[in-house]
Amino acid sequence: MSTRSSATATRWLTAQQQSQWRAYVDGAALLNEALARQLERDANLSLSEYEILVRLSEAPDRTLRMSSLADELAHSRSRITHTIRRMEARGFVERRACAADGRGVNAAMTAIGFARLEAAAHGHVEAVRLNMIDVLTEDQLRGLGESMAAVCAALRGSDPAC
Amino acid sequence: MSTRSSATATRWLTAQQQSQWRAYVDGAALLNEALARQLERDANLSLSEYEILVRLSEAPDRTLRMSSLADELAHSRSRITHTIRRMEARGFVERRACAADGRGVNAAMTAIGFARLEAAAHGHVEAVRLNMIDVLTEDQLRGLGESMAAVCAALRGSDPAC
DNA sequence: ACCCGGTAGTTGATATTTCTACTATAGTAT
DNA sequence: ATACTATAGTAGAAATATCAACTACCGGGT
Repeated sequence: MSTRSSATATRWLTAQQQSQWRAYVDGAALLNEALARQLERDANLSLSEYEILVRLSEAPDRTLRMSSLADELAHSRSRITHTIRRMEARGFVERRACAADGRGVNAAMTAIGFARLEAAAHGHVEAVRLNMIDVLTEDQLRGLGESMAAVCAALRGSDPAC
Repeated sequence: MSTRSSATATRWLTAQQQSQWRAYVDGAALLNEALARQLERDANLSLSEYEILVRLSEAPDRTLRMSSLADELAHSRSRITHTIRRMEARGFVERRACAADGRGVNAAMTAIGFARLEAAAHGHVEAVRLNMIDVLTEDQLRGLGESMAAVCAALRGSDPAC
């Protein structure tokens, strides 16, 4: 609270920081756009549906709690509810009551969902390579990974209102 | 075309590349979420409205063509049309016919829009610092900027300047 | 046992984005 | 000048995301 409503003068970014930040913002937007378009076109999946399928495929029993999905993807719970409902209608996932917690709902990937993910993965990975992995040197990619991991840690560590 | 529909076996990412890519995806999602929430809460602006205001504020005469906005932000033209219409209704921008091109429409920032941007900027920059700039070393930030500039260039068709 | 604040998830209304089709102008070739 | 194709922008419908209640359950305290 004190941080965000502090009345101190704005510490503007230096010209260099601005251009670095801008490179990030622009690159992230372009990349997102490109990956979303590729998936939509080649696999008829939205990027968030794809990401849900990926997380489920990695989970034990290919099953995750709704709230885990929401947390992992930084989506609202409401959004996960709606998205999972649509994906269930398409046969990609099933909802199951959670044995351990009466409030909980598990989303479980179906065979159809897994097949759909497998069908989509090749093109997605190619797009990721084409637009990021192969564009960077090994060092650059390592640096990017470390930096973004630090950003993650900062954001996951202190949630008091961003 | 040949790239995306090639029938060759998928060149999967190595475990390291996967975790680097995942760090990027997660960090970008968290960051986006945090910045959007901060702006919405403290300035009643969506992140895309804010970005439109920033681009306009930097443009000569604080005016940009609709399509320039769309290209710069990697948004669809339709999206820009709708967003600008809403922003016009709030008094942040005005639409003007483009003298040079009879098809064109200019979006010009109003004094109200500029004031709103100024009011929002402090909190936004603080959030950017808190969650990225100050989290990284100078070297890390430089590397990130260079890498993302390369990603931009690749996506914009080898145009070096994003 | 009962209360109570907190968490999990859903729902429906509202807002935004995407998709598709459409109009109008520009630029080019004939 | 006429056609043709490409570009700029818009409009409305459909899809998706956000927001604000709301129900149900958990867990701890009394």
